[in-house]
Amino acid sequence: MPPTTSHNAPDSVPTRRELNKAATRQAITDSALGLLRIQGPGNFTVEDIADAAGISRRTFFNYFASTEAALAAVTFGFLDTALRQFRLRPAGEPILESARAALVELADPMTVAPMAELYSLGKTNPQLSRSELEAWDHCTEQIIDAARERFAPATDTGAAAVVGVDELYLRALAGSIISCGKAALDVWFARCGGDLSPESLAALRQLLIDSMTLLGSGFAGTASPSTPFPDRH
Amino acid sequence: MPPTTSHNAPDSVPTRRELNKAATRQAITDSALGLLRIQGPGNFTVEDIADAAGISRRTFFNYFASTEAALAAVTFGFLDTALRQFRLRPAGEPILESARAALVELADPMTVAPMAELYSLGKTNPQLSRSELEAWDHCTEQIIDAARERFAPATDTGAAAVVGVDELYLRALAGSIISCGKAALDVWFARCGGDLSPESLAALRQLLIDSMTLLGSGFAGTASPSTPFPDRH
DNA sequence: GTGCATCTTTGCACTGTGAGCAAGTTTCTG
DNA sequence: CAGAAACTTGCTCACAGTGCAAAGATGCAC
Repeated sequence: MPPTTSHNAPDSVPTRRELNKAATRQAITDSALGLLRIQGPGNFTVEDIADAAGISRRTFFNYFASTEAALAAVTFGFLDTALRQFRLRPAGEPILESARAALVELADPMTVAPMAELYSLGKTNPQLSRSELEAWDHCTEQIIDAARERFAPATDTGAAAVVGVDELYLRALAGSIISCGKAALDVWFARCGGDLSPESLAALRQLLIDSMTLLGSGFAGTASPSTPFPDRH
Repeated sequence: MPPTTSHNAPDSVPTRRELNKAATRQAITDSALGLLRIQGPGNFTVEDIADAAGISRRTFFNYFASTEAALAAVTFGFLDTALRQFRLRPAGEPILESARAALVELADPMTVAPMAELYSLGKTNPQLSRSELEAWDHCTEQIIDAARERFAPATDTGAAAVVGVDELYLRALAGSIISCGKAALDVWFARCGGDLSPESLAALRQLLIDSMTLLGSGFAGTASPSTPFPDRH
């Protein structure tokens, strides 16, 4: 195998083909998002996207299986960023702490903006929501993998890794982390409606931290003991 | 409101029309599941289902929007059972305890069998998985509602209920509960492959309990401190 | 039971999706 | 430059999903 690549090589030799593909891919998602903005969800076809992106309908399907898949790529990007952050954390750190740190990193405008837009636009469209769910689920699986690697670091055989550490622990924890992250986003959207001002993002960050704290405390103390939610400003 | 009914009245006067509709609906899901068994996922069309159910293609779409939706009805039924159990729990009880109790109730053959079958058959098919995800998400929303009612019991205005108790707490908790339940199911399938024997179901019950315990403890103590998973002799 | 209102099924037509295939075009490699 | 490999595109086809209007079933009142 080529030395520098893990699964694709955008680093060392961004060959022409790869650049073209990346550009096309980008053009597609951009066009899709643009149409979503202008026409609203469900009011445009694959052909419209293809035209806007300057490619044929058939080529669109070489990249994505559906309009929703094209749009979900945005969410995937968002969650991949989160995962990258997570994997960067020191291995000794408690998982919840790593998750907290990774999530907080996300609350910056560049990362959150496309996600936020898609989220609010997709609120009304069931097709879109389904793709979003899929993206989150995919992310959960990857967190499970990442967490599993922490506990079974250098297992060459891989046999032990399959059910080595308590699989229930891994899956339950990873799922809960994602759920709490999603909960924080939901509440944020409900309160701030995708506003990207610094104060709003600070609120998001706080919500993410709070949700991880709740998880870490086992949801002790019933809801809203005294502070319904922290007063910001 | 009528005394015996919650949202539709199948109890008191099961009129002919309702019976017919219910029968048709059942025939559709049965046929769909049958075809899924025989032909495998993705290898049959809506027309096939309609033929098997003795109705027209058009009528199928009067009941379900897609093959997946018809199959997801099974999962919906499963999760509705869970929700019903949850709502039956005393209001004073801690939510996690209610969830644990409700989930354990599910681990009986009649309830779990169709779900288990669909789960294993759907493992390979992305379309199906998406519908399943949707069903779980729907269930999460309903748990949130149910939990919210507990904390804001007799609010006539309903205004406070919208963001009354800490919405983050509710959503994070409900999402985590569902995630943990799903994790338990995942592990169970991985270990027992949908086996419905009493021992297997006992294992499922234990996994559900364990996952709720993990959640309640805030996932304290890293994975598999000494007991990878409790030995059930 | 007759008649009427209402709900349900069905056939038909039409747009859009998604994939296979084979011929073109671009990029890579020696 | 020549051949291989990858990518694009147009064509075609089966199938999904929906609107519409006619036909059938059911419920209700008289």
